[in-house]
Amino acid sequence: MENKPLKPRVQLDRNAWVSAATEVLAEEGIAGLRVEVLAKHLKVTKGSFYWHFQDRRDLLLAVLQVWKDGRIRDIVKQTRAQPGRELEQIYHVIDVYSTSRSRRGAAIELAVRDWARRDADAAAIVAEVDDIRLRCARDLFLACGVPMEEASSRCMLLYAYVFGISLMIYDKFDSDVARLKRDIADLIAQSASMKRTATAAHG
Amino acid sequence: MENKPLKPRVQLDRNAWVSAATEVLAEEGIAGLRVEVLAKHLKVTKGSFYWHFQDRRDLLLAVLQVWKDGRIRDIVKQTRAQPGRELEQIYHVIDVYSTSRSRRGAAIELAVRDWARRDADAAAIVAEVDDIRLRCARDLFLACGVPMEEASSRCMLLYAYVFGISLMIYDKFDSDVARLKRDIADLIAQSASMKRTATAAHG
DNA sequence: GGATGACCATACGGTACCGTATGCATTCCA
DNA sequence: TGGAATGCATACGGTACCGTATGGTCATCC
Repeated sequence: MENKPLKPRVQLDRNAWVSAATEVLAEEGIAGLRVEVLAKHLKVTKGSFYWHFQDRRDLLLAVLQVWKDGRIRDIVKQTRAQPGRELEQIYHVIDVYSTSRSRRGAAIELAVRDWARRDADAAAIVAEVDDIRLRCARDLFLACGVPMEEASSRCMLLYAYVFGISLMIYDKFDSDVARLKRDIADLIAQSASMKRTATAAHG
Repeated sequence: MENKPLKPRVQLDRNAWVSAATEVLAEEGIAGLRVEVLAKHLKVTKGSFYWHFQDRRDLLLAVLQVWKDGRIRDIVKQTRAQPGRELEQIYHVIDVYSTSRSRRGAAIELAVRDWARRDADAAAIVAEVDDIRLRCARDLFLACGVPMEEASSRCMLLYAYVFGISLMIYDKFDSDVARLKRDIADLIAQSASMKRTATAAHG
């Protein structure tokens, strides 16, 4: 018998709990995120939970913090465009934040925002994330030559659209959803003040 | 002493419960809509509740039904335009469905849609309401001379925007929110295919 | 004016949670 | 190698619910 552990006895740390909590949050919402449910999910008892966390709120704040950091990292990454290809990047942002692209991400987004409606801490985090996202997206429009006020309007419309569309159920309305979404992306992204090139649209 | 009742002994009916339930739904979400909480809210015990309703789900379905009927009546009313003033009416729809206009209505809207993410019955109701709303709004665009596919895109963008904006927290982003919202309304409503008149915009 | 039914209070058993206390096993380290 | 410390299980008291059972209190109508 070597000292190599056959059964590694995987111990849980806060990160494991936060990950599992985020998963439950996406599926059940903040109200369904309960300590004992989570423990069962991780195949341990809540004795473990209260070793790693002071109480339920301690976990929730950790979930918020991790979510915030991830969203900020992501938006900075998604809006970093090569010079001259900013319009392409705008279409990219619309696409990646669209529901179909990341069902899980959208579910978490909605759960956090629903949570923020009744919790000041969550609201503060959402406000921070929104502000950063809006500024990043606005910079893309500004780089495309769109004037400041229009850039503000369009980036706000962009995010309201991607969040709003994930709230709607529109199966019966239009048969060609792909075309619909392309056209909407054009409405959001294309400005008269842009110097358009042949390859810029539908990047 | 006449037979005029001094203490009218206001009896509750299903409608009273549904109204109170809708109020709680707006404030606490579907998870906070509990029978005993509601009873305390109405200053009775749950003995009363189980007289009027089979169980909690019975109430929830009634809330859904009342919500649906109200939303359908409302959208039909809000999109009925005098001939030649359809563009005005589009701006009107954007305005009345905007959060600031009806904070309570938006709260219910979000609560129902959050509910619909995990409940098939709620999802079916939302799907119905969305379909009717989209068609009503599309008709307005069509009446403005906008071609079918663009009308579909714009009305979808319209609703995604009004729902999405109520999810965002953008206080810090722009100081002149009124201008921002006006400009966004223009982006949604104004099409190149419209024959614009001097008074049409910002009706 | 007594019976009936509508409406509600009270009391109960059961479940699903929260958070604490405490015990037990494993690992780390002097 | 024998404590500490770590990580988790078990057991407990307490709360907030759900739904049922049953009884009480009015108005109403013969």
